[in-house]
Amino acid sequence: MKATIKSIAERAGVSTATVSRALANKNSVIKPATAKRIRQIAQEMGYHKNVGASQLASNINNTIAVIVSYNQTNFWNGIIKGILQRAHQVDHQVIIFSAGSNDPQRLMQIVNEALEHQATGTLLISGRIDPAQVAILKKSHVPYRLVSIYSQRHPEQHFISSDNVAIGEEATNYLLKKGHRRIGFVGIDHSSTGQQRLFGYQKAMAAAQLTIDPHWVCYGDYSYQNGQELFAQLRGHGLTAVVAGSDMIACGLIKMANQTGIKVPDQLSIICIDGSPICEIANPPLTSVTQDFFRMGVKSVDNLLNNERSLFIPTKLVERASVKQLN
Amino acid sequence: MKATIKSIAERAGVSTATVSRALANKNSVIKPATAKRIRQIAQEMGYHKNVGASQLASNINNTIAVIVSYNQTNFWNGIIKGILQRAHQVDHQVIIFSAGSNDPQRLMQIVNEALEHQATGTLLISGRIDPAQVAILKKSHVPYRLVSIYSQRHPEQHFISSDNVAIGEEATNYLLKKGHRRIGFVGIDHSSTGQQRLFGYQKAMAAAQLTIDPHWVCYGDYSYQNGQELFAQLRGHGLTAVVAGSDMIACGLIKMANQTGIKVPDQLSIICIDGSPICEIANPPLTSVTQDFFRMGVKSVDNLLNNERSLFIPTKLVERASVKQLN
DNA sequence: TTGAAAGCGCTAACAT
DNA sequence: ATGTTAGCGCTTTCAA
Repeated sequence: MKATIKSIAERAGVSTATVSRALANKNSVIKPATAKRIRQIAQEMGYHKNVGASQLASNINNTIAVIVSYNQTNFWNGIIKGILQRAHQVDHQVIIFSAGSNDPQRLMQIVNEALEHQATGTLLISGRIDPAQVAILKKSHVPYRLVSIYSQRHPEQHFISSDNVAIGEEATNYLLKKGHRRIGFVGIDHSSTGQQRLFGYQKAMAAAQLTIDPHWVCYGDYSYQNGQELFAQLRGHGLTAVVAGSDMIACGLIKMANQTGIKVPDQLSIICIDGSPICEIANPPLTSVTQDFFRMGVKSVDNLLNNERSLFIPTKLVERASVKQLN
Repeated sequence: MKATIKSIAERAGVSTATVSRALANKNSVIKPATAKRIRQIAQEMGYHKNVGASQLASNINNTIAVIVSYNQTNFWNGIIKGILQRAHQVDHQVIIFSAGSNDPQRLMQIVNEALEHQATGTLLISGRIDPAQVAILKKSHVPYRLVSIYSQRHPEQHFISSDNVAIGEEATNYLLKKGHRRIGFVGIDHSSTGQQRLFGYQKAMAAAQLTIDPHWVCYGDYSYQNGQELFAQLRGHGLTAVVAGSDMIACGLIKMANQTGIKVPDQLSIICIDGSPICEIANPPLTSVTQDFFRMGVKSVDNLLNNERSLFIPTKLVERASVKQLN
């Protein structure tokens, strides 16, 4: 038999109410001696509160549900760390639900599961926005935030995201400042995130009065494998530099460049978006426009619990040896 | 007001029992028409079952609690994927609790939180074994398994792990077969995992009748940063090859080797343990003794739910360009 | 095929 | 300082 408040009460010769009070540390009310005795017994019996029952009775819930829909990159890793830290600070629990793939049906199911746990609020971390899932969250009457997702096509008030237009722009401008003119943009996908980054690139190029050859833009899926494949498509267009849609894409490009005898950064400069520790390991190390994922996690929690307004997390540029100064 | 079974019942003009049956898809009992109507209403009202209440009433729980205590490496990523897949197959939910650091106190708290959710069983994924946490799990009367942890010093019946002795042995033997004699062992820590790997190395060396110079073994913490630091300690001992305790350690070594003008694998061959996709990206790509983490995840679920006995997951060797054939 | 009612483990008035 | 009691949302007998 699993230990319950009732079994403890019997053993201790008190009422369940007293046990409840003792275990909730309501020290102002209860006699220290009994409280101690009861806690001792609970300990011995291997008791663990049934949160379900507890919530049911008190209508209080300090849990935040986090839903992760992950794909090739691990960007959410830093976000989770930020969430955990802040949640802990404000005395909330975190339950993570992981969808493990991009199957929309499965994700939908996970969203439902998360909602069933009656959390105070829900954070959805994903690469792409899915209106159907958002609709469910909206309907649930539970506060929620979309983390790392922002779309102009599906305007959504409740997001904490990086400004992907600014990211694309910043990366491109960095290369422009280094004197590059023929700049490619490689490996983004067709999601809102990808499109916004692309738009930033276009914006920066336009501002520099440069025309973009359609061949300079290659779509992909942010993965390492894909980076290798895309390398071939870049050749023969006279590019001196590229913005890689992710660190993994950049690693794929570097690998093929090494293999083909093309020197990075001398013959081809690379800057990447979403720089993780991998940028440091790459050879040469990758310059990147990085998002402060930890801060994004922290802010997500604040935002959710205090019902603050949506915001963009600023990005930061980390310079490493992968870009060459021209002229 | 959040939608409940009661509010739905009122709207539908039926009893709560009927609603419960309709939403539980007890189609054998209920009239299809009413069932459909009720589900429709629930949908409209944005209803989500309260799992807490549901479990309380039915005493049925299909949830597996997974506790992740992570540090430098991301080895648990593959494990989680395996767990998710299998759990889904056998119709169980997964809740992930993440401890985010190695703070034992915090981890203890997380273990308790997980237990409070009254899951069918608990999986603890960690790098090092902590007897206190295990004691809590033991006492909880809830089935549990230690994933990726096995210790001879703290013998524990309920584990699913790689055989770390075999891993160290296999890595070392590979280098021996390639003709190396002066082989280092770098970057493992003092946990049971590290010690077992070290023991495997010693075993293989002894079997080859080779004496190990104490300088050949360098302790560390599996991290990239640490790999860089340890490189200096390896120099001047005439090593032709090393076993790196993790992929991150190996990357750190390679980085410093590149920087120092030492050629890998010609002047120093490297094989690493725990090979992740990073091995592929490294330059040169890393040969590794890899654990099948996905399978470990799958097996953990089976093991837990069917109360099977503990087991070691076999390892596999992935050959890449980082080891040179000598003689 | 549906409803009435009891009860899961816990908390929070209210009473003592 | 402690006990009594009602009830949270749901499932499940038992009865109709």
